[in-house]
Amino acid sequence: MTRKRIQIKKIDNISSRQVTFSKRRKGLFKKAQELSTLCDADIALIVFSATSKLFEYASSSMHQVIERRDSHSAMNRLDRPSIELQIENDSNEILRKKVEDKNRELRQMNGEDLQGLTLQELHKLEEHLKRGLINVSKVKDEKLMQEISTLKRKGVELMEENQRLKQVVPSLIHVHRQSSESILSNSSNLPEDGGSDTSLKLGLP
Amino acid sequence: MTRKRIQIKKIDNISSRQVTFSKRRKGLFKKAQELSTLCDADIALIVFSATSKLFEYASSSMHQVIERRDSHSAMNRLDRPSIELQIENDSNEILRKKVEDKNRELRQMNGEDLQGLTLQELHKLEEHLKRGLINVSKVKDEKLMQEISTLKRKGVELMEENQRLKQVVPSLIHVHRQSSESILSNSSNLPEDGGSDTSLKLGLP
DNA sequence: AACTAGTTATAAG
DNA sequence: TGTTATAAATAGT
Repeated sequence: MTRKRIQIKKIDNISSRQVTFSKRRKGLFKKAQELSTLCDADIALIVFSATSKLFEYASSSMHQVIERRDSHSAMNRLDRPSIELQIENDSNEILRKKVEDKNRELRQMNGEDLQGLTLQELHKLEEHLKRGLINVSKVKDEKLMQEISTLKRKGVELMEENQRLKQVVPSLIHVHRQSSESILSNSSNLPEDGGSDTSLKLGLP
Repeated sequence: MTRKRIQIKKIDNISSRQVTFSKRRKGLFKKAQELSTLCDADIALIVFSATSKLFEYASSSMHQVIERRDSHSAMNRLDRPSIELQIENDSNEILRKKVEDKNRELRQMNGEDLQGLTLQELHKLEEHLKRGLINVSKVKDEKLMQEISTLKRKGVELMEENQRLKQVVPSLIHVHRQSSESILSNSSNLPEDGGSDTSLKLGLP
């Protein structure tokens, strides 16, 4: 679109593809927001880069637009279901409502969609989240400690194996010295290690 | 953007708003598809006109992009509600499974049923709960403060009314003293109060 | 990241 | 809807 007209096909050069992605993405989001403002449109825009990074814009809320789209396309499907299917649909209806209820519950646990709740309900929700958080943290910490033990144990095992290998290798070097002197040089592969005090250091003490 | 620069604010004139909507929508969709092609991006664009007409574009499939976004947004591994998809998938079987999934998610947010999760998943869940808790606490506190203000205001109003009544009552007592002396005894219902310094005391200042 | 030449989008009619 | 003068986005540097 400048200096030269370009073909609309995948840009081969990776770095210029990234530059173009940045520039055009910015332009696209700007245009989306302008359209929304100028024409009172409700817009959602989701962009994943080739590297799977997510960028998104929604004039109201992403959730709302997607829901609205869902119900919109749901409308178009309401062409005369046969009576037999009606029954199945009804039960679908109930299930769908169930799913929707649970989604609402999940959103509320996420701190969204809280306007309708009373003070008491909010308090209960808060307590509920605290309990959940405590429980999850507990299990996570247990798992973390377990993981650390496992890693330490593996570390020890590896070190022991190292020791054994170090005892074996010198004789191999001796055997092969004439034919392949450089392959197993002590300085590159086997640092001098007294083997006494090395221990695996991990993130948590 | 031509003939004259325009302000980005809602266009008042309905018909020119419609014209602009058509043109810019077309432009927006073109840009979206170009970005997708040039940079190998995965894009979904949903537009509702002010008149609730739906326009949409997806480089792959709408379903796929939305799902991908859902799983991308931290921890919300399970679908944001998608009524349309539920209809697409249709069978009760799938809906039932969805309900079961969401139940599991709710249980996990409650700190139950965590054995199957990896350390990383536990960590994400923990962060998710923290965010939710913070959000909920914030909304609850706002509501709490609002409630307190309301109560304080009402308290003041009641006290003012009290003052007014106290001024009126003595004369009534005088009028009725002969017939019903005990009903309005000052000691039981109207403590001697200079009316100067009483104020409603509440938990928070 | 900033610039600029030349392209594209679009406001007004 | 189609046209056109101008604003805005952008490819290449």
